[in-house]
Formats: sequence, structure tokens, C-alpha cells
Amino acid sequence: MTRRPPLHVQAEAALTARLAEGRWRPGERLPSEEELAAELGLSVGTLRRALAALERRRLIERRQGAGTFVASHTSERALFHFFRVEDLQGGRQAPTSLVLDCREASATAEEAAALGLGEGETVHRVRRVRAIGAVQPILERIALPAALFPRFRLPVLKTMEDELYVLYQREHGVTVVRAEERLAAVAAREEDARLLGLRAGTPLLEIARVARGIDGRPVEWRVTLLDTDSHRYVAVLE
Amino acid sequence: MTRRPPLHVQAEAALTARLAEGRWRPGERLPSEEELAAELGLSVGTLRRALAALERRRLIERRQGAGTFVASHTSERALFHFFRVEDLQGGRQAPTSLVLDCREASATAEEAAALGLGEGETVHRVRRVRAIGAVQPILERIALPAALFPRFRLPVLKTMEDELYVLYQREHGVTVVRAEERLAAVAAREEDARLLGLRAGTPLLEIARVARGIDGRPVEWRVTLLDTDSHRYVAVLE
DNA sequence: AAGTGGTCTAGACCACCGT
DNA sequence: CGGTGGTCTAGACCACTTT
Repeated sequence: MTRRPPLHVQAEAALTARLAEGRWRPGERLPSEEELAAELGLSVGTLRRALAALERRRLIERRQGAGTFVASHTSERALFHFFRVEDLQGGRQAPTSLVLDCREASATAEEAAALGLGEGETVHRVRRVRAIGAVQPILERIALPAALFPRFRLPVLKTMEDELYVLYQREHGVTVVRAEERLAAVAAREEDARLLGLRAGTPLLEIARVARGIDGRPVEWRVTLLDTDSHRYVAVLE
Repeated sequence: MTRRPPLHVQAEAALTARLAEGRWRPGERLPSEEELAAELGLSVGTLRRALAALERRRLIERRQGAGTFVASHTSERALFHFFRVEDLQGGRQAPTSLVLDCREASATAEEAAALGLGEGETVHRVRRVRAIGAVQPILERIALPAALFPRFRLPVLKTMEDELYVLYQREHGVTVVRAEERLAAVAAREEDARLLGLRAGTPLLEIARVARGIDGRPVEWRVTLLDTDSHRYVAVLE
């Protein structure tokens, strides 16, 4: 016999579900603590515990005197949380992007596996290079399930809004809250080297990412190549 | 005028200081909530809030019915928290180590900078290779401030207790609670390639780590080379 | 049975934001 | 000023571990 989870856990799950279904829009204010507590049949103290957990998971933001708000992806958050690249001095700077292509295709086995799709389902495939200051150390290949992004398109060959997660949320209602990355060192292939202005065979850092939405399902597959002559990938373990 | 921090924050800081100074040993039980609250002049509720924060920072562990304990580095924790290497299928296995050398030396500029020492201060320098299953994909160079590890030594050329953080804590009273890593892709140098059984020039993942103690000061500088033919470095962003 | 941490509530008071 | 979240307290009751 498995025990009933505590009320604050149930409340957290119930609120997570409401956020995932889009009950409130990003940036919108939630009802006050007192109202939510009454609605869920809890004391304010117990509800506050659930809200604190949601805040730690960055699904909501709380501002004293103003209210509780659905977290919205700002460039700042995306920059500091989902972009883990620094220069050699530890400095951080927002990159700018140049989109090379953006088209529909049917998923390769690798893409399908990463995104939890059937092989051959439709994906949007994007390729772009990203510049930081005077150098251009990043090449990315991105795949998105067409089912989640029905009207997705990006103008090609133009420097674009760089932070795609802001765009996913604003234009497609997809909020990325978590990602897993697997890193390897690889030798630059002919074509990649050309796009980055390097010699073929140069060691590059390959970052393979699965990004997930509020409900935990994969929403993006991204493979980044980083030239570590000028930059580093940073991680904090705690 | 800057405001007084809330009591639960003050309590957290006070308890952190006690843990850092070694008031209780790793694994030892702390006084009960009621005793601690009385001692610090707080209500139990406020004290519990401070303890919950310390538990999230993994400085303590709480067991219902048994008490609150100083967190102690188990191999399991070190393996899952400070060892971010998986095989290509996502499997995790504890590595075994072969120590190549372990001697005292005076810190290089790089070591001194990373550890916050004056150049020329004494460090212990360790070099080892680590095997996982049938392969041997890891080469590590480690530097420790001699001031923090006065009696440090490791037998050379013998497979040793692999998880050094368990040893740091048990034998030297140094608890690692946080680390920052900077990753790059490099071409294997002649000597490193020989030790890993690879050709010179093979792309390797270089992981440069600064590990910190409870008080936040650097206690270890470690550069790991990982052969990503058989393994990956993993990170979770959330 | 005694002692520990975990849950949940109710309420007072404070700090802050917006109008 | 009213309404919001933040802090702090006090106490009842529960679940679990240990002796």
C-alpha cells in the first residue's frame, strides 16, 4: 500500500498541471495566496509551501506587494541559465545569430529517438552560426517536432532574435524548463570547419541537448559545436 | 541603510559557520530541533526553515524519527554528484584508479591562481588514470594546497580508493560541497596520448575544476582529460 | 514508550507595490 | 490606502526510529 502524498505535494502537482495546460499565460498574475488556498481547500501556509517549490523550479516568480506571476523567458534568463558559454576570462556576452537554413524534414532515427517521435515524423530543422563579439565560435543544428510547432518558420540568412526559447514561448506556447546535455570532443568535419572558419580536424566541443517542457516531454533536440580556442563551456556542481 | 537579514537566514549562516569549523563531525547527529531552536532563541518553525535550506545545500541530512546529521561523503554521492561521466548508453559505473605519481611541488602560476595561493606555495600534485569497465578513458592531474592537507600522501602505482572526496573528508577534515568546471576540446599531447593508449592529436574533452569547501574557499584544482570515444560528460540544466 | 522529524493549521505583524 | 507576499510564532497531530 502506497501512502497518500502530503497536501503540499499534491498542491504543487495540481498547480504544475494548470501551468502546463496554459491556464495562465507567461507573465500573467496568479490569484492571491488566499484565493488559491481557498480554491484548493488548504491553509495559506500549506499553499505557500507549494508555491515556494514552484518558484525554486522557476515556473513562477513572486514579488512582494505585487503578486505571483507565471515565469516568462527573458533573454537574461535564457542567457544565464541555458547558455553556458564564457570567454577565457570568464566573461559572458549575448551571442547574435545567423540562420543558414530552416526547413521541414522527416526525422532521422537520432532525432526521433531524442524527441520521442516515430521515425519519419515531421520536424523543423534549423542550422545557424552564432557570433560572440568579434568571433564566431558556434554552429548549431536544431530539430523541433512539427506537431508542437505547427506554424514554425525563421527567415534565413538574417541576424535574428537570438534566444529561441523566448520565441518558443511567445509564439508557440512552448516553455522550456529543463534540458539535459551530453558533451564530447570531436574533430571538425570538412563542412563544419568551413562554416566556422577553421581547419578540418580542429578539436571542437560537441554539446547534444534535449530540452523539455513543463510536463517533462522533449520539445527540442539541439547539437551545438563550440570552438574552444576562444570560449569555454561552464558547469557548476553543487 | 541595509536591512537586517531575516532570522531564518541568520540561523542558516550561523549553522553553516558551525559546520565549517567542524563543531560536529561528518555523520554525527546534531541536537534536536527543539534544542537548537532554544539555543538560537528561535521558534521551531523558523529553525526548521534554516535546516531545510541546509538540507537543500546537502550540508546536512534529516531522517524522520532518527535526527539531523552532518552530511558525509559516501562513494555513492561522489559518484552521482561529482562524477559526471556516462557511457554511450547513459550507464553509470564507478571507475577505478591507478595513481601515477604523488609528490610535493611549488605551485605553478595556474595552480596558484585557481587555488587562491601565492605563487610558489607548496601543493601536492597527483596524476592518475581511471578505468571504467574494460576501457581507461580518463587522465587526471590534481593539485591540493599543502596547508589544507598537511599529511597528504597516496601510494603510487596501486589501484586506490577511487573517490578522493571521501578521503579528503575522512582523513583531512575537508568537505567538498561545490565545484565549478570549465570545459574545452583539445588535441591529445604526446604523453597524454601514450598514457591513454591513443594517437597524439586525438580530440579529448578537458575538464578544469575548482572544488570548494563549506566556507567557499578553493580546496582542489583538477584537470581531467576524457576520451569521448567511449564516454560522455553529462550536465542537467534546470 | 520516548524522542525525533514531517505535516498542517491559524493568526499576528511587517515590507512592499500599486493606485 | 488596500492588497499583496514575507516573516515569525505556537501548537496539534502524524510517521518514523530507536530502545
